[in-house]
Amino acid sequence: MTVMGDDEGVRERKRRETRQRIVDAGLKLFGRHGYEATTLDAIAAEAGISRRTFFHYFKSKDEILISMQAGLGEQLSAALRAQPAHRPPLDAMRAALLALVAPYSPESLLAIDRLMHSSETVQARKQASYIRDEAMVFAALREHWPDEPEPQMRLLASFAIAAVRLSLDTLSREEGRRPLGTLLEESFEALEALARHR
Amino acid sequence: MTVMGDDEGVRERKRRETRQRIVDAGLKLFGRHGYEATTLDAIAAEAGISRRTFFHYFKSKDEILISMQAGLGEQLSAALRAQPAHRPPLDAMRAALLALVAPYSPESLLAIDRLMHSSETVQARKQASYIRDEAMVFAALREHWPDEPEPQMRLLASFAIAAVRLSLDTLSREEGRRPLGTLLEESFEALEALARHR
DNA sequence: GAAATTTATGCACTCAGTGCAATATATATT
DNA sequence: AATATATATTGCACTGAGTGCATAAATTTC
Repeated sequence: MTVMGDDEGVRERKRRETRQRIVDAGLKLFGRHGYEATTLDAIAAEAGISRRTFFHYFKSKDEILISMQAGLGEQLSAALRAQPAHRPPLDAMRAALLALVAPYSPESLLAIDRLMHSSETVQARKQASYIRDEAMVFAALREHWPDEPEPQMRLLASFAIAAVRLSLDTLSREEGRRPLGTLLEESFEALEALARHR
Repeated sequence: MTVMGDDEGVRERKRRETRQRIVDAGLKLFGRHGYEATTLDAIAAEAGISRRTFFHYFKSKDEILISMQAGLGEQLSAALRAQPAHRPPLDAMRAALLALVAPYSPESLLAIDRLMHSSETVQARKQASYIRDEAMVFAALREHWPDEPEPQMRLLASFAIAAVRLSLDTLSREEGRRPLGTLLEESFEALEALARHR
């Protein structure tokens, strides 16, 4: 007998839970022994699944970490679409980024950042995923501001992702002294100054 | 008896030649069967060395391709240092990039670009190497223009690499219709327009 | 409750990459 | 020219990531 319409079947719930157990196991072991030294066997054991099953949830070991920062593209695109279309895209981007970033705590961002730096392949994959984010943001820009010239929108998308990347870098370099929002603002000011200063 | 001071010993010459044979073998086989389907055994055989020896020349399979685009950071840094220090950095960057890019033919750039797209790992490594280039360019900027604010120089380095990346993308998308120099100019104009337009 | 789908697992396999020890080749020394 | 030393090449055995396939277990559908 089904008691309440939770609209999520047992299958979906279990799948979500297992996925989470894998992520937890991965983060725990990566944190303890480092990324490279942690084998998939160990992660599978810790998560209570077989090694083979791991690959039904993630295509590769690094995906565990990449999944942590996945969603930047989608989220930023969504935040952009929430902006009024009559605003200049650069201003809209600034607002969207600030809104997006507000909920994150520096500590959690720093912790993830540290793990990302522990392996070359992870580092590489992270950059690649930024490129995907960039493409997604570009698509959103084109859709929302179809009259703006394409090269400018490509550059804006690229700048937005670079701003996030540089701000996270600086956050990490400064060990969280200044909040991410401030660092993002700094990037926008740098952009204006750079273009004006000639 | 040594006949002429070629200043390159047999050892160095052989090493250079072997490295080149590996690259040639790799490109040939990647082009024929694709990146993933080409094993290191096949490359080693084609280059006339043992599989183990391959790893004395490259850390990994993807390095063969990455080595193709390596040097962007160094070259751009050098081109920057050749610019007069009283010029505004953005103008200097534009000149440096245009000078740097002039000698390359669209065909060779397109061919390499196609190979880079054939594998996810290669793609990822390529992006990672862009990040290293960016860091190198930033260092050169700071050295040459120590009085400019740091965030602006970080952003400029990031913009320069993004401009190269976007221009190569467009070159590939347009199948070489417009030369790389033109596309780079377009990026610089987009930057100005983007920052002004508010 | 039976049939159809989806998920979990074991097994055998390929291939990238590493450590180590032995051999071959190039350079330096006398 | 012979020898010592440094560097390059190779084979071998190993670890670990990732895939294909076939089978068993669980979930959903009817």
